[in-house]
Formats: sequence, C-alpha cells, structure tokens
Amino acid sequence: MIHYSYMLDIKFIRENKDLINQAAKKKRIDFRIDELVILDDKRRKLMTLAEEKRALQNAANDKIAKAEDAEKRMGMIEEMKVVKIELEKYETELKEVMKNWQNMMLLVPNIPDMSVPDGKDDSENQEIKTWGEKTKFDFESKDHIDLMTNLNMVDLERGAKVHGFRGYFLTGDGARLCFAIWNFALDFFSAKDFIPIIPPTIVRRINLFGTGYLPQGEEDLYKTQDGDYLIGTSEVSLMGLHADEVLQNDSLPKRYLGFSPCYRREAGAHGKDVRGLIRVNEFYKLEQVILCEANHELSVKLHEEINRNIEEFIEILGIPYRTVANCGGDLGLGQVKKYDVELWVPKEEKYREIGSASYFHDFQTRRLNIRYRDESGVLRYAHSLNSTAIPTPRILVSMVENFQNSDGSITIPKALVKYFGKDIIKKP
RNA sequence: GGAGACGUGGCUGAGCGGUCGAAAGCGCCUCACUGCUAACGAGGUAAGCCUUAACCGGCUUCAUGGGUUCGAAUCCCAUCGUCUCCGCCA
Repeated sequence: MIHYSYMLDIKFIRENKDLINQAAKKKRIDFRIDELVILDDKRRKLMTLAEEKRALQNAANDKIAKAEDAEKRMGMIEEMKVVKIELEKYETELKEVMKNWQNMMLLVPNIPDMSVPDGKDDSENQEIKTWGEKTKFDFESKDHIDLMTNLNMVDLERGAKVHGFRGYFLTGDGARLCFAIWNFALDFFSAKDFIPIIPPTIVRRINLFGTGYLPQGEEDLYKTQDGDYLIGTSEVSLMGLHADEVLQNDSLPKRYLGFSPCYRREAGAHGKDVRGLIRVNEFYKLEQVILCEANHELSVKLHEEINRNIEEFIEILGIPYRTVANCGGDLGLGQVKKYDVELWVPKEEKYREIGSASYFHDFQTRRLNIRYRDESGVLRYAHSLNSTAIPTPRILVSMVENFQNSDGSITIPKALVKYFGKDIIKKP
C-alpha cells in the first residue's frame, strides 16, 4: 500500500517560507504559504493537546490492568471515561485540520534551480545550444503530411475515420521506420546501461499523484470505467515500479528505458497542431528514468547526462536541433529544472519540441515513498529524473522533412539503414 | 463473472482484548575468534512526529477509514489491495 508523503518536508517549508514563495512566483503558481503555516500551527497545537490526553490514557492502562482491588479499578475506569471525551474532541478537530493540511501540502511547488531562467511561458524559454545547419532546399519542399502520404507511410483520412480527430495509421515504410527507430534506440540506450522495460500502461490513480500529474491535470488523462488511468508517459509506471520500497544503495543509480504507448487527451489544445503527426492522442515513446541517491550535484550531473543522451541520438540521426532551458513559468509543480530538445521543422521554419529532460530532487520519491539507506544507515528519499529518449511518430515529422529529396523521396539516416533495411524511401 | 483466503518491521513470519512496537528466523552493524575468507559465538538493529544543543522523554504507526471499549495488531463494519480455485480468454 502506498502511503504517499508530500513533496517537501513541512519543517523545511516552515523554515524556508521565502524560498517557497519565490518558487511559486517563478513558476507562476498561485500558492499561499502563509495559509499553510497557519494551518500547520493549528495542527501542531491540536496534536500536542491530543498527545497529552493519550499519555494520560496510556499511563492509566497499566494501572487498570494491574489493579487487584475491584473498587479502585472501577474508580480509575470512571476517571478515564472523562479523559476519553476530551480526547475525542481534540481528535475530531485535528482530523478536519489534517484534511485541509494534506490537500495544501500536495500543492506546494518544488523549488526551481537558480539557473532556471525567469519567464511566463514557453515563449520565454532560453536557447542554450544549437546544433546543425537549418536545412535549406533548392526545390519546393513539402511538409511531412504530403511526403508521408505520397509514400504511403501514413493514412490520416482513414485514421480520422477510425479514431476520430487526431487519428492516424502508420503504414508500410512509416511503420517500418518506427520499428527501425525503436530498435536503434534500444541498442543505443542499452549501451549506456539503461535497462529496457515494457511497463503497464493502465495504472492506478495513486501513481499519477506520485509523479505529480494529479491532482491538477485530470482532464488531460484517459480514465477507465474501473477508475484506472492510461499513462501519458511510461515515467508514471516506471516511477511506480519501486513505490514503497527501500532500495539497496549499491543498486543506485537505476537507469531504466521505458517503452510504451502514451495516451493524452490534449484537452486544452484544441486549436493547436490540428494536422499531421505533431500532436496526437496516442503515440509510442522510449523514456529514460533514473533513480539516484539524494544528492543535488549528482542529480544535476545525471540531468545533463540524460539530456545529452537525447541530443547525441539526434546528432547521430543528423537532424538540426536546439536545446532550451525552460523558464520558470514553463516548469511543472515538481520540476527543479527542465531542458527541451527541439528539432528543426523546415516547412514550418521553426524548432518543435521532441523531448524534455527534468529532474525533481525528492518531489516524486516522497510522494511514492521510494527510499534507500545511505552509507551511515539513514533512510533517505531517493532523487528521480526522467527524459524522453525518443517519441514516435513525432520524430518522423522532422526526419522526413529534413531528409526529403526533390523527387519526394526520403533519405534514411546512415545509422538507421542497418535497422530499416534500405537507405531511401521512394515511390516504386 | 462465481467461491474462498489473506494484508504485521529491510525480508520471512508468530501473536488474535491490557504484561505487544510486537516472538523467532534471515539480513544488516559492532565485538570476540581464526594464516585469509567462510562458519560458529556475544551484543545491537523499525519508521514517523513533537520536545531538546544533545542525552532523556512524550506521541503515533501491525493495509486504510470508521465503530465497540477505560484500553484494540487482536472484536465489528466499510474501503483498498494481494493471492488461490472455478468460469471466460490473446
């Protein structure tokens, strides 16, 4: 059973009110720290009062049990009846306070790193790196929809017929290309000591709380009639994997490569990316998830590492990209820092997000109760990080557009040829 | 879908109204022992909260939430979870 804790320690919160305030402000999250502190004062006071009464009870228990004189015994029992009533009063009040306290604790934002740029939303993310030349063509280039439709790699019309809005079929070489990418990614990340995992995609609600997707964000998730949820990323299942466990510290860091379908309702994105394979309700994603010891420097190092992994993967494919440091307003409740890797999409003449790498300190592991014993034997919450490894079919968009030829054929990146079986996709 | 069993510490597992934060074993730590290691021996070893400079001390926790009781791991109810058998099934 998961008894999830809260993102930050209440003691830490009380001692660092200003930090929390600044964090909320930087993340553009409305959070009233003072209300929480007042509530916590109440909670403490009631706890102390109730504890005093219980201490009385506990002391009397021994005496009653050992009393040999029946009359004395009855007298003590009568006395304790009064104590019981007083205790019940405090407990009822405490219960009410605790309910509010817990709800509020779930909304305390994690503190973003100093290096996170200030800004209100993704338009203010800061470019920190570009790689490759933006692809130029000496012919009239096509977008991914035309290219892929002409080569029978995708069928969007029938996709809409079968699934509805945002539906698609990947067909023939479109499907083959996905398999090639998955297999290449499997080899690439295995060589970096990631353990591949195919996780459950239907999960219990608790896992979404644990990873920080709930309580906010309910409307973007698919739900089953049993009250379970379809995951939007295998991060959710992989983080649940070790929930409520005490890990061997010599087993850390754990590097997992999740592979799963991902389901997103895209409820808040109605006017956006209405055509093609950029924004769809279901897709496949390989995902990097790491659990490590509770050490900020280590988290930072591994964060750079998983971000570098995806960059390296894209570099091998040869697609121009840039990396941005997400600004405060573009960070989730639990994220300390996040990088997005964005690929060049020639027809749109802009970079489009392909994946993001974040770290959380112990935000998720507290909620999921994932601990380990450090060298001195103390139980500590682990740190967690995750990053996209590669999403399909979104990656196809920039791949086919960047590698298109004047005759509408598509050149396959060298590294993929071995997995794909041929070096070009063209009309027969 | 039908029937039943069960949920206790890092793990296995006993306890079924007060002497139980909980036997025993495993694991782990310390000491002793031994060419070295292993085995054997002695002792220690749950977590969280409050208070404290620290020691001490107090409280909570035997899935969760209610109830009965002066008192609940233990009795009652509900919920959640797990397992087994039957049925169905890729």
